[in-house]
Amino acid sequence: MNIGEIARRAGVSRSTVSYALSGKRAVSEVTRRRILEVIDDVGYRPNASARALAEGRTRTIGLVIPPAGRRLSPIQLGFVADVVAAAGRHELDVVLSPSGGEHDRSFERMVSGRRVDGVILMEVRVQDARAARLERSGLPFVAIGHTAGAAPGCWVDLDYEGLVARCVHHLADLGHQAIALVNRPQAFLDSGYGPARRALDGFNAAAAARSLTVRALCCPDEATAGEACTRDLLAAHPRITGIVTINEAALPGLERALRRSGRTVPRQFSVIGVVGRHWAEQFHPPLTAADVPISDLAERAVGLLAERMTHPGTPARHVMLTPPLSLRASTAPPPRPRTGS
Amino acid sequence: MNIGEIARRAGVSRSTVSYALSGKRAVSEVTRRRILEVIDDVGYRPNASARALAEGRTRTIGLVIPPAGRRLSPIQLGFVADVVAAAGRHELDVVLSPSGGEHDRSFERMVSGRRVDGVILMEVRVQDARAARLERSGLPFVAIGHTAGAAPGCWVDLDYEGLVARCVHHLADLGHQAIALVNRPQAFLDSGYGPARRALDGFNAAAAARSLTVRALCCPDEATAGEACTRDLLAAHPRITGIVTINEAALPGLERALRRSGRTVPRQFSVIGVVGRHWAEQFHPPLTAADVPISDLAERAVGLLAERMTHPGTPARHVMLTPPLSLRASTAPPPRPRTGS
DNA sequence: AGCCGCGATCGAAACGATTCGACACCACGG
DNA sequence: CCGTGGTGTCGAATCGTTTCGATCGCGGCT
Repeated sequence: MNIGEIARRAGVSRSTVSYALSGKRAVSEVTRRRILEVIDDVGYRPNASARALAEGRTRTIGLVIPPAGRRLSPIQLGFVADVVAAAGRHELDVVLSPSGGEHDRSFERMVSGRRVDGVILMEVRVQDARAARLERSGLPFVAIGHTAGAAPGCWVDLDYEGLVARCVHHLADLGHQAIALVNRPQAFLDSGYGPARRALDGFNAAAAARSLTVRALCCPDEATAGEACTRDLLAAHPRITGIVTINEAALPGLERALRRSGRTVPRQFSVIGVVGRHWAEQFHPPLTAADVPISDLAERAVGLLAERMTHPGTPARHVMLTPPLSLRASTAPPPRPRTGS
Repeated sequence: MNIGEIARRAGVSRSTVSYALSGKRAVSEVTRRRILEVIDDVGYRPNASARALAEGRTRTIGLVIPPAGRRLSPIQLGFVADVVAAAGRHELDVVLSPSGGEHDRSFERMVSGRRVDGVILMEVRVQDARAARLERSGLPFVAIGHTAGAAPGCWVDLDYEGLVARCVHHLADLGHQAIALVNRPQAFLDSGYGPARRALDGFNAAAAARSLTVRALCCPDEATAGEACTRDLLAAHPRITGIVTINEAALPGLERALRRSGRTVPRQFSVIGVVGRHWAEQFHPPLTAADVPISDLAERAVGLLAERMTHPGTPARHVMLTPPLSLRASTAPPPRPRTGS
C-alpha cells in the first residue's frame, strides 16, 4: 500500500495526496476529505525510508550509550527511557548505539550512513573521539555532561560543583566540623570525568570556605566497595560526623557500614548527597539529597537537539541544571557538639 | 558524497560500484581495488535511507520497552543494552519504542511506516494488543516472556516454574519444612504476567511434592514494601525458616526485615531466588540464586528474530532458558531441626 | 471581450541506492 | 572462420516519497 495506490483510489495524483497530508500546499476541502477517507480505510502510512530519502532527513535521533559490559547505573538507564519518551513528543524516533571498542561500527553506520538527524552523547569524557567525529560530520549533537575546559558544542549537565557545595554548607549549617566526600571511582576522576571532578572541586571549595576538616575519597560503583570504603574511613577518621556522596551505587554499603560501626543516622551521623531519587528513597532513613532530575535532563537534551536540527545555524547552547535539595531524614546536627576546641 | 560520485571518480558505472561493495556479482580485481581506494579516500558509506528503500529492508529492529513512567527494573534495563549489543553483532540497528498510552503513535510509526524489519517485545501480557497488531502487519517479532496459554509466535523466556521449583527442592533438601514465596506485585499476578504466575505454580507444585508448609505472597517492587511484607510474614508465621523470591527489588527490604527480626542469614534463616546477578551479589550475605541470564536472553531473542527476518516462512520457535543455581551463601539447614512432629 | 491572478491539481524530476537484462570482449573448440 | 560460453561492465528500471514548475478553470477587473 503506497501513495500511488491511495492516489488511484481517490482519483487524484500522487502529489495531491502528499500535499493533503503535509499541508504544504492548499488542497480543496472536498478532495482532502476524500483522500483522508481512503487513507483511513486502508490504514496507509508513508514509508519511512522513502520519505527519509526524499526529504533528506530521517526524523530519527541517535543515542550513544555506554557499553553494555560496564553496567549501566540505574540513573543512566532511566535516562534512556526518558530520552525516548521526550523524543516521542517531538515525533522523533531513537536509535541506540553502544559505544566503545567493538561497537564502533554501529556508531559509524549511524553517522556516515546518515541514519540519524542528530545525536545525544551520554557520558562524554575529555577529548571524546565520538564528539570529534560528530563535529567533523556536521551532524548536530548534544552531550550529556561536559568537561572542565571550554567545551565546544551543546551540552546539558548538572551543576555538581554547586550542588555538592550546597550539601557541604547544609552540613556546616547544622554544626558539622569534620566531613567526608565519597566520590565516584578513582579511574573516573583520573580520566577527567566531569561530575567526579566538579564534585571534588565543589566539596573542597565549600569546605575551605567553612573551615571544615575534610577527607575526600573515591569509591568503586559497588555496594560492597561502599561498605569497605566507609568502614575504613570511619576507622581512620573517627571524628567525622557527616558524609557527602554522589556515588549512588555505594549507598547500600555505606548504610551497612554505618550501622555496623554503631552509628545511627541521622542522630549520630549525617549523610547527604546528589543521587537519583530512587536511591535516596531506598536509603534508610530516606536520604536528604539533591535528586538528579533525570527526566528534566532528557527533556532538555532532546529539546536542545531538536532546536539545533531545525535551525542548524544557531550557536551552541548549554544548559546547567541545579535541582533543589530535598530534605528527607538523613541529616541532623552532630552529636554533643564540642564547645570550643 | 554518493555512489554516483564514487563511480565518476573511479571511472566506472554506479552499478559496478554497488557490485564491488556487495559482492553479488563478480568484479575484476583491478576495478574493485580502484573503487575501494576511492571509497577509502573520500570516506563514503551508502546512504541508509536510499539503501533501505531499494532493498525493501531497513536493517533495523524495533525494541518495545515498558513505559518510562513505570520504573524499569534494572534487569529490564540491562536487557536493553544487551539487545543493542547483540543486534550490533548481526549488523542491525535498534530503535526504541516506548509502549503504553500516549506512546502508541511511536509504535504505529514504527510498524506501519515500515521503519523496522522486526520487533522485540518486552513484557508481554495476555491478550497483548501490540502482539496482535504485529501479527496483523506481518512483521516478524519475538516476545520476551510468554503467557500461560498456547502462545502463538516466537518467544524467549525463563523457566520460572522449573527454577522456583528447584529453589523449593533446594530448601527442602536442606531440611526446611515451612517456607514462603515472595512474588511480584499482586496486580502483575492478576493481569496474567507470566513470570509471576508460573513462579507461583512452580512453588505450589514443588512444595506439595515435598509436603512443605507454605505461604505465598505478593509484594510491590520496592525495598520498603519488601521490608513490610517480610515483617508481616515473619510475625504471622514464625515457624517459616526460608524464603524463595523472584522479586529482586524487594531484596534490600527483605534483608532489613530479617535483620530487624533478629534472624541471621543463613544460620537461622535461608533466602533463595531467581534474580539478576547484580542483586544476588548485593544481598548480604550473597544470595544463592538462579541468576537471570539477561544477556543470554537478549542474544537468543535477537538471534531468533534475525532468523525469522531472513527466513520468513519458518514456523514459530520458542526458547526456554533454565540457568543453573549459583550456590552462594544465603542458604543452610534450618536451625535446631525439630525431630519428629 | 480579453486579461490577469489565484486556487487546485497534475506531471515529472529529484533523492541514492539495488538489481535485472543486455552487451562487449575474450578464449576456446569445432 | 564462426558459433559458444563465461566474465566483467553498463544502462535503465525500480523502490515510495517530496517538491518544483506548469497547467487548467474560474471569477473579477478594466
